[in-house]
Amino acid sequence: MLDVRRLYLLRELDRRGTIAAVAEALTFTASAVSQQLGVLEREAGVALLERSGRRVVLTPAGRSLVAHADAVLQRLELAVAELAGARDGIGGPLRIGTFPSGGHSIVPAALAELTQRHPALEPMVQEIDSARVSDGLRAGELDVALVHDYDFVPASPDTTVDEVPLLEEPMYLVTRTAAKNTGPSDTLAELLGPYAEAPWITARDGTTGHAMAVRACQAAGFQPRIRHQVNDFRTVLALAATGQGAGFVPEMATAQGPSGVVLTKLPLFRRSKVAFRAGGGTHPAIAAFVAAARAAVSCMRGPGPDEKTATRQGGLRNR
Amino acid sequence: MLDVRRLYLLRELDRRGTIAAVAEALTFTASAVSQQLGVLEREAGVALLERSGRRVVLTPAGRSLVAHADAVLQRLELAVAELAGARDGIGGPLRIGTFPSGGHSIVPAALAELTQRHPALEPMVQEIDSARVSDGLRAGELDVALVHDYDFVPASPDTTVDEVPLLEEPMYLVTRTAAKNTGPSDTLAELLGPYAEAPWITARDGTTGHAMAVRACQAAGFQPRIRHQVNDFRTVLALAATGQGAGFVPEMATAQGPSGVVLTKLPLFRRSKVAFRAGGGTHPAIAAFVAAARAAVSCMRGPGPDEKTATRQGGLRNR
DNA sequence: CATCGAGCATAAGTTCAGCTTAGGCATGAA
DNA sequence: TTCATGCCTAAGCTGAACTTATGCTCGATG
Repeated sequence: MLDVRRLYLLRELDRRGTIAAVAEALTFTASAVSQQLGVLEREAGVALLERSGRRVVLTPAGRSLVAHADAVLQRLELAVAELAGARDGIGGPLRIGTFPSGGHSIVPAALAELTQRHPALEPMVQEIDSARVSDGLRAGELDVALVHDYDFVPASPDTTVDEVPLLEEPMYLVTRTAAKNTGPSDTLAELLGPYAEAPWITARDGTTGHAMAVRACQAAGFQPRIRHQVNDFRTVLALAATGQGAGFVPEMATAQGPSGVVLTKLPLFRRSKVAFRAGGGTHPAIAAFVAAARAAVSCMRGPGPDEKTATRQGGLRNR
Repeated sequence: MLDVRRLYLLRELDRRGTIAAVAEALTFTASAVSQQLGVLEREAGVALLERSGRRVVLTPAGRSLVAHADAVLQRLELAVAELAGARDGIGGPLRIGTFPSGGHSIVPAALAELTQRHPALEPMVQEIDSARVSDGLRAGELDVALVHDYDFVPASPDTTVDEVPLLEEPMYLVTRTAAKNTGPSDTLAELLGPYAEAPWITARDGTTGHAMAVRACQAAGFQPRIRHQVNDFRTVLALAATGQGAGFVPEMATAQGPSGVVLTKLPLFRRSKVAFRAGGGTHPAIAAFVAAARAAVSCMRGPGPDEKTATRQGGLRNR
């Protein structure tokens, strides 16, 4: 019988690229990972990886074995979720990952709801970039995470992670001065065009927010000159207010904005989602977190829980 | 992550009933099995088994975990099959189980074909009662097996074993004297009724052949008085020829019959199948065995491989 | 080109999970 | 009652899987 622990290592190798990275992620030595993969390969009777320069890459047989590993591990996750459901009550630690702007908006409200309803639950929040969430979930460092993606930056399909949508909100252009008056039906190119030569404020390099900014500007027909790289939207607003450049913020961040900035709604959306290991959606603690996050989003959209009111007031599209 | 080895033990416990039986089947001590199941239960956080007298029975949570174990192990079997397919050539040991009458008819022909086509394959044949095949496959003592079931004795559905049909053949009533002349459309009750008071020759108690005989007679309206219990159909024919009673044989056995017996075709069928671990159907050695068994069956039906001829000559229904 | 760091593999030593042995208790049959 | 069966726990032992140490190759860099 194939050892699932070794299949797990092979899957991590496929995702992370090098044995050293797998070892670091799982707090092993590279030697241990190499040895275990060697045993797996011997058991398999087929070459699963081959050296390529100073790295290793998976053979076709190795990649197809990873697909089986995905299926097996997903089913195990389902079993774990069912066992957790069979236990009476929801409790124990719940490791929650969040992108920064989720951290001070959705998460606190969700946690208040969550801990009140399930006092035995011990939520542990950890800020993490969306791009690293998948790794964190697979490695067990996280159980659930708030993630987002943007138009122009599609989330890469990942069979090891399931997601449920939470919120879709428009992005806003932040500037100090208004461009010439525009109607509500303007295109992205028309809205961003006036700032083609302006300095830009984007999220830090390597993040999805950064990629979104660059590609939105490219779609508008220019390459942005990026001057500032900050992830915190309040800082983006503050920098824009002092004339340091133009930037993007999601609608969620517009409420806290300083005076002196002009906000222009863009035909460009950010989708927030809750992610968890594939198969884990039925885990009671995760289901409870999803419910609490949904409730938190509903509250944020307006004073009342009424969906129509909220939609009118906030303009957020609930999904 | 749940340990699949422990899930495997839980599944065996579900199938075999006692920890001692699991230990014996897997050549462990009962202590080892008990300890591992204890660890699994602790990890699960839910009671998986509870003592009932001096045995243990699975709780609902335990049984649902077994369902997950089935799914996981099936997927692992699929992975193994795919790896075997990725290796070049078919070789190595292949443990074949067979019911006795398959052993001297289908199996030799199939093996001749198989070893000629795949010289590196080392087939190992083992006679085994169909009722124990499932255990043997799961424990890895067998890779593939010839099994059969009868009308009135439906094979219990088993998610851990896949089967492909091989042959469906009518059963014959064996007697020394013919009953009053009957037409070809007679019912089972009319055909068996004349022998309600006769002594019967059946397969040994506890086998599917025995159950088939009893239930067929019951369906015909009487309880058979069983005098002889032998599994070998040639012996059944020989006993019937000496007037020791009436019995059942499959069509396959009628060719070798001694003179002095009357064979009456019954509206009662035996289905021969090839069984293997769920998910293992794509394993090249198993696929090759299935193909060889099919070929052997085709040959047996007549001198030519032509299906129509064979059907006319032998009356076997190919499926 | 020489040098250096990154990445993987192997050898050897170490540790702990998981096995066996031993023994005890409860159950149910003789 | 006595005995066999089945399960559990304690204690000791062994090997699988880890770490440490080392070497080798590749590719970047001055």
